[in-house]
Amino acid sequence: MLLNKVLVSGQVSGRIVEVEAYRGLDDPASHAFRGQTKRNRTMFGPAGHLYVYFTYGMHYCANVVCGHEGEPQAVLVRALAPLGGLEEMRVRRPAARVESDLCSGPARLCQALGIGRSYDGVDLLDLTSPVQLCDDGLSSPKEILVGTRVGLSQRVGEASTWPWRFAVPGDPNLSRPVVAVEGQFRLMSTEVRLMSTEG
DNA sequence: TTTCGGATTCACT
DNA sequence: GTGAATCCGAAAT
Repeated sequence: MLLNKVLVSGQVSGRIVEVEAYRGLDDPASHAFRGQTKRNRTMFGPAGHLYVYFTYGMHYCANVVCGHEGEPQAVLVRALAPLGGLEEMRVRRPAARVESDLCSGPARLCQALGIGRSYDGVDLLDLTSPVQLCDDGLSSPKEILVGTRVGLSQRVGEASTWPWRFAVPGDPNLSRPVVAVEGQFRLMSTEVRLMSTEG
């Protein structure tokens, strides 16, 4: 469970409030779907490392590798709640007008944290790494929002309806509203897996 | 070697 | 709500 964990880069830090899962070889929306390439090789490595990729000719996005070696599973970090180093974030993201603009998007949070291509493959659990994943004691949310993943092209077919987007309910830093899956549930209790269709 | 399209953001209407 | 910016990786030629 990555929600409520803290991502730290130098003096800058933020709490993870929104993620998406990408499963790998059997997930057509995953970069790893067509096998290992030079670009996605980090996903095939050990868990706990950072997979950074470049997209749309101008943006970086950061994933946490989750599967064992050879199993290309990763979780895209889509939004953070800014915790520390707010000033540095604003310097890096002059377009941000309010605090919730700083990290509310996969490419935005990379900007705010200064994450670029050179960060691809770093060990998030190594205290000497430029980016680290920390647990500050706050437990995982009791309930989480569940919805479909964002920005997938039509070509991935059914995978665009898989409810693999997870977020902290009500957090002001979410990158966009969570869209419920037709016939499925939007709010899920992490305790009993009881669900609600509210909202 | 060329072509295609993207796990997006921002400025503008 | 709409469209532009912008360039790299992968597949096709």
